[in-house]
Amino acid sequence: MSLRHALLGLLAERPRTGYALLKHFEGSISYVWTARHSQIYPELARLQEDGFIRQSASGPRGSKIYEITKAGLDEVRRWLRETEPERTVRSDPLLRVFLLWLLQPEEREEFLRRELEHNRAYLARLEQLGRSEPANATEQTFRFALEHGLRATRARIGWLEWALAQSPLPE
Amino acid sequence: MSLRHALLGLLAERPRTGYALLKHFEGSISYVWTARHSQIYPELARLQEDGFIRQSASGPRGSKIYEITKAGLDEVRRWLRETEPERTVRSDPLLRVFLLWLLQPEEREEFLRRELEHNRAYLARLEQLGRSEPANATEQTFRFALEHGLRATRARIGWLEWALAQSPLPE
DNA sequence: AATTGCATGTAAATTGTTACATGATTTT
DNA sequence: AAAATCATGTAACAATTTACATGCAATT
Repeated sequence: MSLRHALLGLLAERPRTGYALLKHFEGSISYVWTARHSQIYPELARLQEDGFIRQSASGPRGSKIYEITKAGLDEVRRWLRETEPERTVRSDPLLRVFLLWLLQPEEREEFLRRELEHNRAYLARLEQLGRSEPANATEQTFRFALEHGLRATRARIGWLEWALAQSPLPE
Repeated sequence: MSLRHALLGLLAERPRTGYALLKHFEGSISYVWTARHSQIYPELARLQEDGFIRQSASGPRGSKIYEITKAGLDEVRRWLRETEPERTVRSDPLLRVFLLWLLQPEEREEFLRRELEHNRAYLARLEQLGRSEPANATEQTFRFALEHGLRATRARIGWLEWALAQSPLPE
C-alpha cells in the first residue's frame, strides 16, 4: 500500500499535521500520487496504531501534529529497499486512444487537440514548479521527479503532434 | 468507470468470449489498462443486465460469446465524446523517486539502475509488438497507442540515464 | 454578518486484488 | 495419467471516491 509510505516519507522530512499532509497531496506529490482527506485521516490513525508515527503535539484549531517514529523510518526504508515497485498501468486517456477508431476522423482529431492543449498547460505548470526551489535534504529527488515530469510531458506533446500530423484534416 | 468502456470497445470490434476479453487484458490492452477475470466476468453480467451487450452464442467448453448492442455502441461513443478523461496519476515507481533521499547514494543508484533495466526490457517488448501487425479497422489507433508507448518509454530511459549521471558513483 | 480556509472525522458506495472453487479439453 | 490451458464464477478483503457532518479562525 503506497499511501502509507507516501505519508511516512513526508513525515520523515519533518513533523506535520494531517491537513499539511493533505495539502502536499494537492501540491507536488499530486504529480505522482493522489489521496483525499477521507483516506488520509483514517490512514494516519492506522499508522499511529501500528507505531509508525506518533502525535507529538497539538496545533491551532484542534490540529494534530504527527512525527515519524524509528519503526516508521525503518518501515519506509524497508519498503524502498525490499519491495518491487508496482508497475501496473491504468491510463484513461490512453485507453481512449485505443478506442478512437470508434469515432469519426474529425472527432478523433478534436480529442487529440484537447489532449495536446491539456499537456501544454501541464508542462507550463511543471516549468513554473521548477522555478520555485525547495532547497533541503529532498532537493535532489525533487529535481529528479520534476525532470521526469518535464521529459514525460514533452514526449507526450511530441507524440500528440505526431499523431495529429498522421491524419491531415481541414483546420 | 473505464473497465466497462474497455470491454464495450473490444466487443465493438467483434463478438468475443469473456475469456478472449481476459486475454486482451493480458495482451496489448495491458499497456493502458488491466483487469483480472474476477472483475471481468461480473462486469460482463452487469453490461448484459444494462442491455449494452448480449450473449449471441455459446462456444466450446461452456464459453459464452458476447456481442455489443446498439445501446452499447452508443454508450461507448457517448463516453468518448462527452466525458472528460480521468487524468489522476498514481505511479508507485515515481513515488519512490520522491522518497529516494531517504536512502544512501549507492542504494539510490541501484534503484535507478533497476528501473533502467526494467524500462529497456519494456521497450524491447513494445518494439516486438510493433513488428506484429493487427491490420484491421483498429490499426491506426493501435499504432497511435504503440507509438505513445515507445516515445514514453524512450523518454523514461533518457531520464534514468540523466539521473544516473547526476550522482557519479563507483561502478 | 457572511464567506473562505483551516481542521478533522465517518459512512456508503465503487473499484480492484487475492483467494476459493469447479469442470472441460488439449497436450505431453 | 498428468499437466497445462480453456472457461467461468463467487467471496473476502483492500483501496479509493463521494457524500455526510461538524466546528474554529481569519478575512471581507
